[in-house]
Amino acid sequence: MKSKNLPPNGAKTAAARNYAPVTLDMVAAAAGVSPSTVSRILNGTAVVSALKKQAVDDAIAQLGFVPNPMARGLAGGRTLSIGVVTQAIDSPFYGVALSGIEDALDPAGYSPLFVSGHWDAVAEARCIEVLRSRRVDGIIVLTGRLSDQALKTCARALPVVVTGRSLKAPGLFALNFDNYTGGLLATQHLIQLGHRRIAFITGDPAHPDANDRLRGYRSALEEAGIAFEPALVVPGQYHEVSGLQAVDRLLASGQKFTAIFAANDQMAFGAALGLHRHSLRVPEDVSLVGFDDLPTALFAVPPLSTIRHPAYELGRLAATAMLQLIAGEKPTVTVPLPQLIARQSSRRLEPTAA
Amino acid sequence: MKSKNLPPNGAKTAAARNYAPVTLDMVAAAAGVSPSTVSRILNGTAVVSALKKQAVDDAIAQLGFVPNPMARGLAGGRTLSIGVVTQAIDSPFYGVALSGIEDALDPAGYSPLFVSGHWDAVAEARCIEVLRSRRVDGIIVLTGRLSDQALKTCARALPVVVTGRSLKAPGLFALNFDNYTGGLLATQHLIQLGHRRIAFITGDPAHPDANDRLRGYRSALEEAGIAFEPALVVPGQYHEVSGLQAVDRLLASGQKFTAIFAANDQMAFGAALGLHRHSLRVPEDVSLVGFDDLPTALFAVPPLSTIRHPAYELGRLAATAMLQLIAGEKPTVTVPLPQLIARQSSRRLEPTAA
DNA sequence: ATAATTCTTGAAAGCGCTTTCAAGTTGGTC
DNA sequence: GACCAACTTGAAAGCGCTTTCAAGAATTAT
Repeated sequence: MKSKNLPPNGAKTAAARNYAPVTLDMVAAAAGVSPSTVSRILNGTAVVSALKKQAVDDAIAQLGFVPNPMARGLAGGRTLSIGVVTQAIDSPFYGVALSGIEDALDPAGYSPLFVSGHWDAVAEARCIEVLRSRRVDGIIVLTGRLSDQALKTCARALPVVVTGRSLKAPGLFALNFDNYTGGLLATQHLIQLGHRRIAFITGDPAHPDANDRLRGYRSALEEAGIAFEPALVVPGQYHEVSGLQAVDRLLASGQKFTAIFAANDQMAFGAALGLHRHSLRVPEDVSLVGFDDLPTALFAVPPLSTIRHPAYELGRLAATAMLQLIAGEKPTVTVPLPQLIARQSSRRLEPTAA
Repeated sequence: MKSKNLPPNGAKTAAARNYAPVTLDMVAAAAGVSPSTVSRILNGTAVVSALKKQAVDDAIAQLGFVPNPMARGLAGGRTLSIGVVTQAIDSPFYGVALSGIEDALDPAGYSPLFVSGHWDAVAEARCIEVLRSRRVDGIIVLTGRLSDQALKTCARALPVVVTGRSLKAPGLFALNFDNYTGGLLATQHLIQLGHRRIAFITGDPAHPDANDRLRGYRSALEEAGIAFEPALVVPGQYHEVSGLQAVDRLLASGQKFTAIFAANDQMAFGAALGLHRHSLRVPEDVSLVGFDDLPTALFAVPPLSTIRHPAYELGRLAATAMLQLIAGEKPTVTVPLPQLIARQSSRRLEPTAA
């Protein structure tokens, strides 16, 4: 697949549009040139005299011609659509990423085709099959449960961009966020505020990022000379209910803690509710830190301290990398670093409250 | 467009798949029949002897043949894809609806093509143009700002399903939720709890549903013999910040109120934060009711009382209606009724607190 | 048994575009 | 002024599938 100029799809006139019948051949006839010439102008695949180009452009504008992507796909092998495997299109985190993908793809004339894998490797494989059967020009996989091997195999057939992993393979570009540092920052933040007994609600252990965040948590403790206490680590699955349950479990265990770090915001919200139910106030009784900085974190009561995980930006970058891959270039994008966003859900530990 | 059996896309074997080269012609050759026959079996467009059908099915399974949708679209005019105009793919409300659409379309072999209009009529028109240029078989418009006229015009060319409006036109099906009753229920709920001074944060007045909710609010007041107080109605735009600002404005105005009804959950969340900032507790000082029942309403602190607006279901229904429209049938779906979900953000007014 | 119907099936013509191939131009060079 | 290189352009062959058309096979009627 070689790099080509994209068709000048951006230029749209307000001319009365009548999609049904106007074809490239009609444009050719109207402009007094051959269909080949029109195609060449459309795709920029060859030099055409300025005179004819003008005539064709005029004809296109006048007839309101819009190339048929089907025919294009059939003939040229390109579909100008990119498959995006997400886990749940309605996920607060991934939804934002999809938005970034859409925005980055649009100006290039590409359209995303979203499919949901529902956190299921089998479903994901099926998604990829669907996308390939639709002949997408490339596939972006947002995290997901698919094996690295499956992705590499897929990448042999068409460009693949994957987030949330670090792997290298031909035709494959991985975009990994530094979850370890994120976990580290969140925990350091709490430690700096004087907390020593910091509970951690893990993410779904099936996700590598969940484990990285846990590692960050442990490193921060170690760094500060605080002994790691396994009883303060409770399992979660990245959704609200599990955060709620984690708090119940934590409280039931009788372990003392003055702060909770949840491996994502959704669980932090659940945890906040759990604490509320037990009449524990955030941050007066317990400080709470999440991870992701969902749009809603800002409007939680109280606003949630969290680690900024720029989903929108990640989506944009993934799409940009895909475009570069398709163009035959080596992706040059770099992932933004995690960043602590301190809001009101965390605060300095009162000496008395210990 | 006549009704046809859909191809048996659901049946997928685990045979090693190699998309690139296997075509219908190869299947025909392998089965010892003509391409026409294979096509007929694929589409169920004609009776074929059981013997040949068997041979073809076997060949398909063995070769792992997947029809090329491009070629299909080109030749047959159908693309098996449905355009969906949403406002923001990352919206907490519409995201869920998209999920419903996806789930309803999938078993029928159709794929959704999502585009975001960003609450802008011009952008929406552009979206529709993009979708039509991609030759989708139908368009689902989730609310949106497009004029009814534009939709009707569009419906002349291909099936259209639109939510959040009531209009009738050939090839057009509208799916409207009863926002009026929703507003009524929410307000009645607060009145039943003893509240008399109930503030209302409106939605974006550009949306008909926002006005319907307001009408419901007014009706409930009237019904209860409570005078409508314009000063208690503050404008919002359906997003969190506007809810927050509305509370600020309300408080600044010096108006007394014991409850707030926000025209959607997102503004209710913003309002909750606003109240919190002013050290007003929900529900002890102010009762709060939202609208939509977003997934996160359940995990707000405190969990938000709201009106259930079944977005997922609406998405499913819209997609189902579209499928029926495409099949040439008259859509039979009916929209679920609004329902009050009382949680902890609203409570009986203490006589003393008045 | 033959004629009249009804079915099943294959050949072939596209759907609208891209792309190779070769012909026709233009310009430059010796 | 003849010859070759470099360009521009058009004709034509698909891409993989659907669908009409008509021929051949099977069935029924006479």
